Amino acid sequence: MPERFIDDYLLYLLARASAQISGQFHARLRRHGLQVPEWRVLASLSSGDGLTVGELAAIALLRQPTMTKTIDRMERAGLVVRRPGAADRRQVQVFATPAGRRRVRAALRDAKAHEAEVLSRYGADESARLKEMLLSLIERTGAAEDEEKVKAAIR
Amino acid sequence: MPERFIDDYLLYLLARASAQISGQFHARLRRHGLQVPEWRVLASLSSGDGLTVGELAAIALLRQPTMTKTIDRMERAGLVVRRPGAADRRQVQVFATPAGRRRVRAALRDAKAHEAEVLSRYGADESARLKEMLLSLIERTGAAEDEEKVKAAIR
DNA sequence: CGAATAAATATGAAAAGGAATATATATCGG
DNA sequence: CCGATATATATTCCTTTTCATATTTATTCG
Repeated sequence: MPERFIDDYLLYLLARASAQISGQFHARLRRHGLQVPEWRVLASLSSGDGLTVGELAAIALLRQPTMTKTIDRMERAGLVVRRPGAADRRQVQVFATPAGRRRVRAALRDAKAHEAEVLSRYGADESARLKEMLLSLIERTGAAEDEEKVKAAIR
Repeated sequence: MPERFIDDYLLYLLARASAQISGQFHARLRRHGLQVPEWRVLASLSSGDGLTVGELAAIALLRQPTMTKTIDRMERAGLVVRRPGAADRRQVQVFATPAGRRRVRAALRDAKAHEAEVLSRYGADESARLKEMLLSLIERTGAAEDEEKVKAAIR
């Protein structure tokens, strides 16, 4: 077969790398009894408790209504609690419960081990450069996204 | 805030870069009246008609049953047709209709333009290195995935 | 201050996705 | 060649996600 368009298409390479590597880890997550959005919420809260629903949605790459429902499930499961926003009462802050922190601890270790496995095939500086390029992509295209919003708003 | 775990976590950087950049393009796709899986199917078929349902699922990073439903929708919309597999009659081959090819043509141009935009901030060799690293990630971790399957099979 | 506008979260209906399994066809070992 | 096993796709049922919008609280401007 001649080279397919998608095989040299940046967006596809990104999607494929992400889907493939994340897929491996997600299999491990299930052993910890966590869904992907739940894992992202707890991992985020482990570096800073009391994030709002909106912030969590942005971090976990989900829409806000989806995050609301994820929090619903997690609250029912006793992994997090909601509290009205301290400064702004429209906001809802989310806190991990002791059970939630316990649940995520092993998953965090597993995540680090898995990442180390993936990166073991690369040198330290090569690994660092890979991450730098990804960060740079995120930052530079994030700005472009705002420009799009501005353009859209002008219309 | 201290550095969050996820901000230096390879899987998250990949997921975020992919979600963010793809999100931009997906907004454009909607103007072409295409959903993401539909776009992937038509883009794949544009480089090689007659792929099977299973092949399309693997390429589009979807499960097979999801692809079956995607093809259902696309067939109803007149974008593709199914034909029984030539060699193996269990298979179903998918072909783009003239309408499907017409629909994807502009999207392909758009995809290339968007990719050029994203990569315009990088030099040619830097762009090439980014793609190489992603490809290498895909290839090396693909092998690991098979190992997992083998391990799982042994149990 | 108060009405208008904006922002954060929640809700409801509809669409999409996934796991498990059914069905049809191929392949393999005897 | 035949039965057992494997593979490709479809189907069913259930969960998750999304879109549009409602609700509540903030902010802005007269």
